[in-house]
Amino acid sequence: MQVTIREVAKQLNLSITTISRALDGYDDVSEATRKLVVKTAEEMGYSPNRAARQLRRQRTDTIGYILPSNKPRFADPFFSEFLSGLGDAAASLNYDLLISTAPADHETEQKIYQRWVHAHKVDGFVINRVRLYDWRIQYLSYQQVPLVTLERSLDELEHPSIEVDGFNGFQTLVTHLVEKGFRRIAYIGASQDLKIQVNRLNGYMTGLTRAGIQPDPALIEEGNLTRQGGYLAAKRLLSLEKPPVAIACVNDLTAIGAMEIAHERGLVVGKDLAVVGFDGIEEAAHTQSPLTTLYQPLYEISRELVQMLVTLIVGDPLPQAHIVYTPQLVIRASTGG
Amino acid sequence: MQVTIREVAKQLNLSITTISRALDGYDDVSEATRKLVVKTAEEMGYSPNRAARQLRRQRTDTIGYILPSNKPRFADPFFSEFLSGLGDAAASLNYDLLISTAPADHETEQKIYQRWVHAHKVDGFVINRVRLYDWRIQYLSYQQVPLVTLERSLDELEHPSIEVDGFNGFQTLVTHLVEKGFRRIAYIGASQDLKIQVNRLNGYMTGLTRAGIQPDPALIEEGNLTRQGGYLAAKRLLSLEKPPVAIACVNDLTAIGAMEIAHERGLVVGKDLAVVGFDGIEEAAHTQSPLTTLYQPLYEISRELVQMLVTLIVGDPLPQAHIVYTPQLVIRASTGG
DNA sequence: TTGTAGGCGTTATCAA
DNA sequence: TTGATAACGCCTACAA
Repeated sequence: MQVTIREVAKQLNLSITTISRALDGYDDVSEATRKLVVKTAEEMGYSPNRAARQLRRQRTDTIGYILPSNKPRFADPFFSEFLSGLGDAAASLNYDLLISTAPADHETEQKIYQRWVHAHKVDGFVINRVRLYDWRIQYLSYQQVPLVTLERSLDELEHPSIEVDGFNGFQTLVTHLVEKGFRRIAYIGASQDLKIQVNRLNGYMTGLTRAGIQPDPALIEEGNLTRQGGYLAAKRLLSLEKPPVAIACVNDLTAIGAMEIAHERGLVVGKDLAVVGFDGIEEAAHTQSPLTTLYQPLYEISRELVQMLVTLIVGDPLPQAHIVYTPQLVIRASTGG
Repeated sequence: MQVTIREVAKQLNLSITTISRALDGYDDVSEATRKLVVKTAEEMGYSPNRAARQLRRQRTDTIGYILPSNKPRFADPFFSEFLSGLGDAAASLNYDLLISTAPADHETEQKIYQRWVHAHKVDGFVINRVRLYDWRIQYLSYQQVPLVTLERSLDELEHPSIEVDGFNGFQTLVTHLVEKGFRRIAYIGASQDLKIQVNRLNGYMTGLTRAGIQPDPALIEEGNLTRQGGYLAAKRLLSLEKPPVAIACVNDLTAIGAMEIAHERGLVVGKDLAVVGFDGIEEAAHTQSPLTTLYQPLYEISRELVQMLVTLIVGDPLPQAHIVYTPQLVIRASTGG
């Protein structure tokens, strides 16, 4: 069994109160005893029992993240990297990271959030893939549970967040394509209720308009952020009477799927058809035609989200509650180099 | 604040004991009160406080998994899928999944295991990427902490496990390559202390021998299970005076890296150079030359590991403590179809 | 069949 | 500066 505070107290002939306060660095403990206590506790291998502490403090030192998993065989590098950042940051702040998976915007998802909130399983949540109007944000705000998000919903509820500027990003992408001589540019997006979709689509439209190109609704397709979705949407686009010469994709995975069908059709990506993505996942650098994309430092972003969340939880002031990143254009062969 | 057992008791004018026992389904509660209690508890939205329960029961209803993360930008589909299975299975058994990341076989990793064991943070561990002699297994066994593993170490310590037969798998791969007419077959493996490496290398050697081919030490390279590692190792192989005509890779990511350099060199994969992998990650079906590989149902495997672990934790008998899967050969263009 | 009461290991209040 | 002591919410001997 674990060493308890009582045993440390007995060892030193002090009260458990003193031990507790000494270890928590209160200033009403004499320096001498404090040092002694810290040393002895260390030697005895004492560390406070988590459950007891939680029960008493009504805090769990745990943050929660619920992974959207629409299909069993999901394997999205975006989430690997995101998770990795969450895990590392949490660990370094001595927090635990509690994970569950649930289909996005599904009853199951709701149940888990409610269960975790209700049972006080976590002190706060990290949320991404934000919807335009997002019940998770509404619910947690209403329940007064700390949360941070990647992207902001339109709910106008106050919470710390990080945004990656997809609107300007997509303008940049479109501008780049136009400069490379591609003008009939299609767009493959995601579900309409996703914040990133709206931002990026708007950026695409604005980019076109600013280049003097009339957006063509026939060139706007919906995918589902997966390779497969990109493949199918691109297939539809390429079967049009007047197919596009370039496709801007809401994320890299979609773009990779689009390039796949292009290759199948014998098109030379970067010449016959330009393709661009968004994310900057590692894989994008290694596709048959390396992918031009907008890079966002996801690992750093996810670490920063945790940092913000923990700051919020412990009640410290947040120097900057809203951070906006500008994604970086990485030009590769898929747009002709 | 959460509804407590006391409030439910007050509501019904019963003692908390009765509530507790009724909800836990003890048989010394009258059917009538039991039903009433269950109903009222439900209505009031009562669910037992986790910390209190843990403190009392000395259990956490949480299982732990520590993700090997050697580089910050790790994004390995193998782990996405593995994690996804762990998360789903844990959730469906009403367990939590606690995640941390640490570089494999590093001091940090040791610290986390020790901390979690010491502080009773989890009831048990899931371990994969097992080493030949694995201190994690030794340590947890010694500490009497429940664990399950994917692959078994040579430590001869008793614990439930699942194995995927890499030895026979690699024989199958080599046989397939030989049948396709490739005889000068190289191997790119992983760190020598990994169990999968030893199994798969042995399978490769045996496969060659059985085909009457003398293994050539010059054709055996070491990667690191990543695309990059595969790329570099394959580059060395292709620069040999007598380069191989086929490369068997310890996993798909390595194989994808190997194909990359092959393409760069202008080799037609499947004809000039055959490449095979192991894992069956989704990406492998979509590479420039789709990859022949050994498929293992990782999602199911990870779910099953959780199932076994929980059974072990609660002390129920395990019908089958050691399961061996045979990976399935999936033939694609990278070996000539 | 139901209720009383003690204790799991902490932290926090109050008194010494 | 230190120490007794009462919670935190739950489970479970034991008593009724």
